[in-house]
Amino acid sequence: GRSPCCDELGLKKGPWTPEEDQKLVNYIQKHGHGSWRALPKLAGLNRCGKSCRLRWTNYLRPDIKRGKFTPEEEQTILNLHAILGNKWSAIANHLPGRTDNEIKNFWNTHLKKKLIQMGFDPMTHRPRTDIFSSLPHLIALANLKELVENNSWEEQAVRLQTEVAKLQYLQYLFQPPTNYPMPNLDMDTLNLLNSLPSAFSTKDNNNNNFNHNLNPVLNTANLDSPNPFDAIHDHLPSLKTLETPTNFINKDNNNNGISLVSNDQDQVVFHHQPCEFTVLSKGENSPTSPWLPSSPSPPPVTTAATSAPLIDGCNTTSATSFWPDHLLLEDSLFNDIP
DNA sequence: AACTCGCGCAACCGCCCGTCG
DNA sequence: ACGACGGGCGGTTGCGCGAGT
Repeated sequence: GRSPCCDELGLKKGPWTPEEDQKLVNYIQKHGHGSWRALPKLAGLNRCGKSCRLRWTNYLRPDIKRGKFTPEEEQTILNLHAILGNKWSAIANHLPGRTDNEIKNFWNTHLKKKLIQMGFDPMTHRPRTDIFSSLPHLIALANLKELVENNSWEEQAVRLQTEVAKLQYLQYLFQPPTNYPMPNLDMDTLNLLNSLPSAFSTKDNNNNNFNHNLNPVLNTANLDSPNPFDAIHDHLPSLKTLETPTNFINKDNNNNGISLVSNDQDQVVFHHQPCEFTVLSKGENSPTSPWLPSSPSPPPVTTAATSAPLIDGCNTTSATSFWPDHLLLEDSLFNDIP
């Protein structure tokens, strides 16, 4: 490869002095940066062009926002990272005043650790399989004596459910997306969603409404397929690409429900209120453009409330395979979680 | 007060890609 | 078609600082 430009003889490296900063700012304000390679000589700087460019774009640019990341910015980064991965410049496009370098540093020093501590794989944003897959086994070991004495597999199942719920609760604590526009649906999509037979249902808190924080989200009890997204697939041709289902669960903006965010190459579906979806599509002009709702806002979609098992289909052997897509939760599960 | 250690962040490194002659 | 160049990007480094001992 080409040798770095800063290896050229006599060019300064390392931290910038206030005097150098001033020279660079003065020059760019007067003349613009033009050719970065030519700039250092013209500005009277003993630096390579690349160093000047980085200093300007990451630090001296007047529109740079300084200070701590707000919770909203943090959430935006998390959600965009779930979709875009380490595309820092693409993520920075959605955070005015923040540089890709700053976001990258924030991710590496804060957010990545946060995810790891919560048991998530920072790259996939999914629970780490190494821990999660061993959970039933660990619980079984811990309770072996008791289980042998009481022959209580039901008890073990309940304990497992609680552990799963705790993990889900951690995920729930993991703050919601705030910068996505939602919800908007076209009537065709609505009609198709309405035609789904019991694919999505909920217990309601006040008999009629679907606005309880931790309502059950997906009820797969009446589905042949264990995967609710398969049901969508069958009934909603436009969402065929969602065979790889949910990779994220969030509270929604108003703490009204849980969002299932499904990642796809050109579509993202938010399932926030039960049976209420936002289908977001990439703009046609730019692969890094914001995700936009595909249509005007519809009335909310509701289905009849159903009661469901605490964790539908959960047992000690299938627990690892259905996380998190089929998880059903009841508030009572969280009563003893501090 | 002196020292160690860990963290955060600015800066650098090197690869990649588009453009141009 | 090809190579040099300029700029962009993601990954990594290392310095400075503050907390802890």
